[in-house]
Amino acid sequence: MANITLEDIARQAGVSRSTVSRVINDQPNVSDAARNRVIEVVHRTGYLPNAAARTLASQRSLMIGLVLPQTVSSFFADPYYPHLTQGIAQACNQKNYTLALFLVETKEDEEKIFPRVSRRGLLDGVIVQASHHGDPMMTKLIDSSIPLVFAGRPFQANHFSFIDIDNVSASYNAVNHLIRLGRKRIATIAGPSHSTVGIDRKAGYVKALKDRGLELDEALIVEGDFTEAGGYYAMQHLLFRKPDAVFAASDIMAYGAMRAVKQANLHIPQDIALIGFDDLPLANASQLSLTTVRQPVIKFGVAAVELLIDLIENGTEPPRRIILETELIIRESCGASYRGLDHPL
Amino acid sequence: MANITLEDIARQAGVSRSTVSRVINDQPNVSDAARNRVIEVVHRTGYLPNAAARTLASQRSLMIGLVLPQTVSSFFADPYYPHLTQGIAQACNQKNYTLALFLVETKEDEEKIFPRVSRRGLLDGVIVQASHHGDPMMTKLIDSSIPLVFAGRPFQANHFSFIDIDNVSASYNAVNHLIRLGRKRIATIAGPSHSTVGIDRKAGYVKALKDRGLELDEALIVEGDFTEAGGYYAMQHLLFRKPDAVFAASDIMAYGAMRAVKQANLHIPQDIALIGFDDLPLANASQLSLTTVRQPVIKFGVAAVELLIDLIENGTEPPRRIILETELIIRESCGASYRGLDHPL
DNA sequence: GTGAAAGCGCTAACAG
DNA sequence: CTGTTAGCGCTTTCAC
Repeated sequence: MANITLEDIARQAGVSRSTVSRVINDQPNVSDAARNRVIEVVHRTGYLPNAAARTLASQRSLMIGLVLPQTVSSFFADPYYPHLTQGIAQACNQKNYTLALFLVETKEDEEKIFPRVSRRGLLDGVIVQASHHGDPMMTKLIDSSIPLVFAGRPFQANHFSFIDIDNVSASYNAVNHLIRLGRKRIATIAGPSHSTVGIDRKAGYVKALKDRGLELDEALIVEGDFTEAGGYYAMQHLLFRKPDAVFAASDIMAYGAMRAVKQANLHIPQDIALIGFDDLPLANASQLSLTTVRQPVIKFGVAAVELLIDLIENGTEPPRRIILETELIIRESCGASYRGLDHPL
Repeated sequence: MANITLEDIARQAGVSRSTVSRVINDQPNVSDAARNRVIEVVHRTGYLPNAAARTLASQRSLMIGLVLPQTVSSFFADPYYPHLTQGIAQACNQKNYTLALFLVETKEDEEKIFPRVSRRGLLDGVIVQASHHGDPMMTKLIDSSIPLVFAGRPFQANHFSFIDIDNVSASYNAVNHLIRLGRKRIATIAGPSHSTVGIDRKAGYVKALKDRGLELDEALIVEGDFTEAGGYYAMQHLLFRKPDAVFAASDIMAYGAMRAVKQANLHIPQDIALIGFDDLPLANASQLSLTTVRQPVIKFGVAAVELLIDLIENGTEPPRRIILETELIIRESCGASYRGLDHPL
């Protein structure tokens, strides 16, 4: 069972290699008789084509890579990346692609990984998590001219294909919701300013305040790092500024903020309304249900794969982009009381 | 830069293909002069060997698969699998292997994945998360005779190589700790009884009670499913039995239990001592620090890869197994007061 | 509708 | 130390 080849199948079925090849690749121009004989032998022998030989001959590996750069690999505590990975893995299955996973944690990793992340490295294309500006991994990948899709808007987005959610308007809606609920001193725990997510979510916050005529107080903006602890410390700082609402750029940071608020003996949503971002199932369920922006992570992963396959099959020019919709999920932490299915406002 | 071949390098360096091959594979029997000339050309051209051709010629892909079967893919809410994956990815990098990730969620996935998870599928070996008895994916993999390492003891462990932690003695120690603290009615929220983890952790619990002469009350054993909600409901049931301590087979379930205890207006550890299992960083930090069994997940992943590579290089017979040590991490939830570095008992 | 033949780009004897 | 020679197992023209 180990080393049956096309040749063997051909001989047993009394046809040529070419015919067998046509059959296993579902190509036309094979008589039903021949096709059936081949299929029979294939089933009987349990024949599986050798992937390496196929790749070499066809110049297609049906394999794509997912690269999670340095800055994010530690984020495995955040449920975002596992979910993204799951969506991508799902889509790969469906499309009959194999997924190669690359977690870049150190510079040495980067060097070791790069040779394998290029067309010569057996991949037809790569999905890269957008990371900070000037990430050398990115630069190399871009230079390698392998079909590339960024997960999240990269810097210099013009030149590249990417998929993203509309972070600005998502944040805008969240903050706007707080404003409509009558909150006046709305703070934000932003994401890192070296990431486009951080920048965009903050931009939505700023825009909402401006549009609604609220003063923008820089002291109400604190940068977090997408960790629980980051959210906690950010909130501790914010407490001095007496905000009556907080928009956190991730649920994890929102939970950190919640902890700080409780510790200060204040109440959510009475004293401080809170909205997060992500709406991913957390392992550790919370006491208080969090109003948050739901982003479609799984769909995101699926779309990334589909976009990449499009680039692989139809060329990478012009760059394409896909923006997915988000949804504000209203629960308890924002203080919008609602009953049943009624929308609160 | 796209399609340089060995041939091109050879020509430019004025040597034969074989010599270039020797150089890029770090083999001996090349004069320094020739070697340097080749290296120079390789660098100048940015040449990278074609992986498919290499695989085909050498019958080694330097690629391994990680298969997470049906039963676990939904567990992505539990930090265990992401961490395991991270450990495995890390080790792959270090060993210059590429990691292919297969998440099996449906039966269709299974069928689509299998052809790619076999030697013919481009993999040198596979790490499979041990799942329930009779999982068809397992059976197929075993039959395919590809080098295989189980992550976690599989059923019928005799025939296979696997890596595991000593779940029985880990649980034994945890429960024993509760006994030494004077607890009398010690309950357990066990893992699923169709998994070896579930079975082993329960066995350790039972053994500790027996060894210490405590009565085994079946009513104090409730089966959970490794989710927070599962732990919560299990604890709700247990509360009727008035336990004074609970050993949960995972931290997530312990947190669920904690929620149920709080809701019943009881206190941890005063009314009920609690010990969990895993000690993985949770995204959502808890209020109360949890005494738990620390398992070395990253090391586990690394060891799995090393074991697999051993099987690939040296044959799979006889089956090998590696058992990793765990450590009881004493914090607040078990009620063992301790100061500084002193061990509480 | 089918087969022969020429690669895909590399490794690995083997001979020198 | 080096080059020549066969493949690895498949895809893909190109004739027939």
